[in-house]
Amino acid sequence: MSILNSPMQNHLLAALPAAEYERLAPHLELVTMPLGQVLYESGERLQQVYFPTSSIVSLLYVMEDGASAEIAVVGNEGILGISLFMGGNTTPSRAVVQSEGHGYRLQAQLLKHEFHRAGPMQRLLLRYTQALITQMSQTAVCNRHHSVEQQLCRWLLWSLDRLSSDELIMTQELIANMLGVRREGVTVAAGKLQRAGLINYHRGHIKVLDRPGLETRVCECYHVVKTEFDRLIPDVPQGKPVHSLRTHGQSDG
Amino acid sequence: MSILNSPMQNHLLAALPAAEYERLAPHLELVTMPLGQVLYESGERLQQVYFPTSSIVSLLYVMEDGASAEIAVVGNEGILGISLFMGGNTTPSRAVVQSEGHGYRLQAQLLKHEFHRAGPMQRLLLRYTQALITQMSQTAVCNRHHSVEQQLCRWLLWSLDRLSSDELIMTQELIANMLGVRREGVTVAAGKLQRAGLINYHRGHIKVLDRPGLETRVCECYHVVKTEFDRLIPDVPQGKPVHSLRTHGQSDG
DNA sequence: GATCGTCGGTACGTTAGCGCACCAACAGGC
DNA sequence: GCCTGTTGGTGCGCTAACGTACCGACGATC
Repeated sequence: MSILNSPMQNHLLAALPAAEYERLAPHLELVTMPLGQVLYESGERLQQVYFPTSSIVSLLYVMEDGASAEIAVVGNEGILGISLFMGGNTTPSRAVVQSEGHGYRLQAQLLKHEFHRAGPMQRLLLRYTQALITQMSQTAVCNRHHSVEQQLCRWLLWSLDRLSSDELIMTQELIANMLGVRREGVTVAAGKLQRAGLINYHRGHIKVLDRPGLETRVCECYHVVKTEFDRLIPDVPQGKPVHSLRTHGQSDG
Repeated sequence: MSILNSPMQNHLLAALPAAEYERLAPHLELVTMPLGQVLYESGERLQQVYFPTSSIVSLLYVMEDGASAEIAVVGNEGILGISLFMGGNTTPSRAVVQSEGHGYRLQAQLLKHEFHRAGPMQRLLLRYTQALITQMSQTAVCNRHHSVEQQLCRWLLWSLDRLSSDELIMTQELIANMLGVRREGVTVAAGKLQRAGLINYHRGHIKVLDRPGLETRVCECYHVVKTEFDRLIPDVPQGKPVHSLRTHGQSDG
């Protein structure tokens, strides 16, 4: 499934019109992103941006006492390094590879330049950023009001949506770090889901057996964010010489 | 204190170069914003944007069961309606006036047009949006890890930073809605602060007696966000011919 | 096969916050 | 004055999640 790598596996890149895509393509560098890799550290000035294809990256805030909390998740639907074009150049959060895979790297200056052409790429990046904002907001809401079990469901579904497989490679310890809860809390919640036949957990391998079942247990936060991503990010190329996909169209103002 | 109203009391407008400011000024409409007013509803397409001057507005998410949680706060440092230039036109959150006062309203089309000139206004709005993102992220972190008392301190300080007074008009019930906790929880936390001599609470009037004291009790979340706002948003006009308002400061921070 | 480190499961006391109920203090209107 | 609605203070039982501790199961390695 990842034998054939292409920048088009990233939805943002895939959504670019041909002219923009051709301009960037020569500069996109395929990189492998191993589990745990820190793409950038809190406060660090960005040199590159990343377009994940088969990997998933978490944005984490790490507190003074070492505790952490996930702020957002970025996979093949998005880009890492929005502070570059937003103008701040750094953020107080850390980006860590949560599910290993591949992605494409682009030099910061090139992205900035493309952004300032104020064309389709700018429009796309801003819409993506708005979707990301919704994800962050909803994370705040979920952290306030929902149980660990519901949050685990949400987290599993968000991850699943960004993978082509139904299996996650992820220890409970790591999930606990992402959610900002105890490892034991994850064990208990995952145990419930397992006994309910929704997932199968075994030493760092989670296999999702019943996705609809997860969706009935998850809180509204998952759906709110998913709906907003679907609304804001086109999942069909915007008129590029279509490879094999369906119709195109799908633009909006 | 609000006898003399001027768009310059809003930091974003104040930071605009003269040319941009002059272009917008004729279209800025002074409005009073009473407590509880809903500037826009979840999913509603925006017709105007607002630049608060003496008012404070909360972005809230309201859940299906009616419970709510504050996502971010916007005062004289910012603007309401970022989804307009981000491209989504709507958001899943609601904007409610949390502290009554004034602000300036601008027709959506005019802001959009100014944004697409890709000049100083665009740069300013994007930087502000990044600051807002930090606020949302940190809200998520705070909701996860910190006690009601710490969150109350953060909330008081965030509000205080956006007012020129040391007194807030705000019932415990409303604060509870913002923080997404029980009213009694706020009562207990506020009671502690009051017994410690930091604030004085009386039927919807909170007077802050010892701001430094609050700052020692607040969690790091407050400081992270404040630092990021200070970094990203200029609080000094960028070389505009200063009008006539007293000193051109008045804006305070 | 024995060893060791990683990963996950379980138990137990503690605590923060919830839901509920109730009441006191106060403000405003009559 | 009196009544009524609003606001804030308190108590109590309950639950979710925490911190801590411990242990078993598995995988890799020697």
